[in-house]
Amino acid sequence: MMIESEKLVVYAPGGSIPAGECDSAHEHPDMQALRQMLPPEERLDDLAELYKIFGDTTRVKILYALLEAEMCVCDIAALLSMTQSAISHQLRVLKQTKLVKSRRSGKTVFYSLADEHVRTILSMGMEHLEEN
Amino acid sequence: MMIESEKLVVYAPGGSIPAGECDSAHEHPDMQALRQMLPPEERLDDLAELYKIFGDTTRVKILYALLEAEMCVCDIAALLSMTQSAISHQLRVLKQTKLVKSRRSGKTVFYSLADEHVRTILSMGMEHLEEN
DNA sequence: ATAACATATGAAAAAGTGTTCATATGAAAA
DNA sequence: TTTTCATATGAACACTTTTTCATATGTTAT
Repeated sequence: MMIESEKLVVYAPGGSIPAGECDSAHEHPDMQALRQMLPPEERLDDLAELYKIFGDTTRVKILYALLEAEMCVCDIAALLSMTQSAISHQLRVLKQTKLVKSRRSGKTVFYSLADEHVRTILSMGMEHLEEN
Repeated sequence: MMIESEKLVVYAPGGSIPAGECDSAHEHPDMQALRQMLPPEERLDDLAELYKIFGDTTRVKILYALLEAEMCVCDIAALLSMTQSAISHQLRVLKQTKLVKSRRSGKTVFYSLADEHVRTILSMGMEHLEEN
């Protein structure tokens, strides 16, 4: 039976992270090294948040429409056969995440893509789909 | 007052789509043309589904780990300090969507990226974050 | 001012997603 | 064969997200 002291591991000075591999017999990657190669957790969270925005049909449709032309809210709603309110809510999300921008002209508000990066990201995804 | 017949529109043969723009006074994009430029709805749904997969912290972390090395389930669980079950569930999602593949060696199952496309998609996202 | 209209927004309903827990499966070792 | 271990999976629960509905805001025309 294993005694308690055998479980102890001397950590790096400053108090660091346990090796954290499972105790299976096979070869494990160097966990310590691996942890250092990974981007910081917060960065990965941000990345997931970004993709989450693209991960909704309504938003993807809006973005694709805006690839072609600047449009007002009611035109987008008509195009997608959805309510003005639903579209407006999603446009707010897209604006908050800096994927679209808006300009007001009288009563109407026109939306357009904030930058060309959106096009690239959408294309990447489409390419992946086509190669499958 | 507008009479009923004025509302009628002659649609293309086969029964097609209403112009569907809002009745605001400003210029509208050519809705008919726009609809034809957009990818079919099903394709956009698939695209959103793909991004949805990347839109979760756990899955993004798993993918980033697998960029560096093939790993077994328990190592990933240890690396992310999550339960084996949670990781296994997510690996199933990633496998179903063809983003990772697995090979069995005795009791352990090793997971790795299905193709290099994953790397590209993740990089695109990261680039966008950095430029903001 | 008041009416008309495009858009925005809060709250609740409706739908969907991720983790946990308990347990099943599959493979090797005893 | 029985035990042990790594992984998989179904169901329940907690948590998010999206849409709807009612209504507010902001702008123009009357």
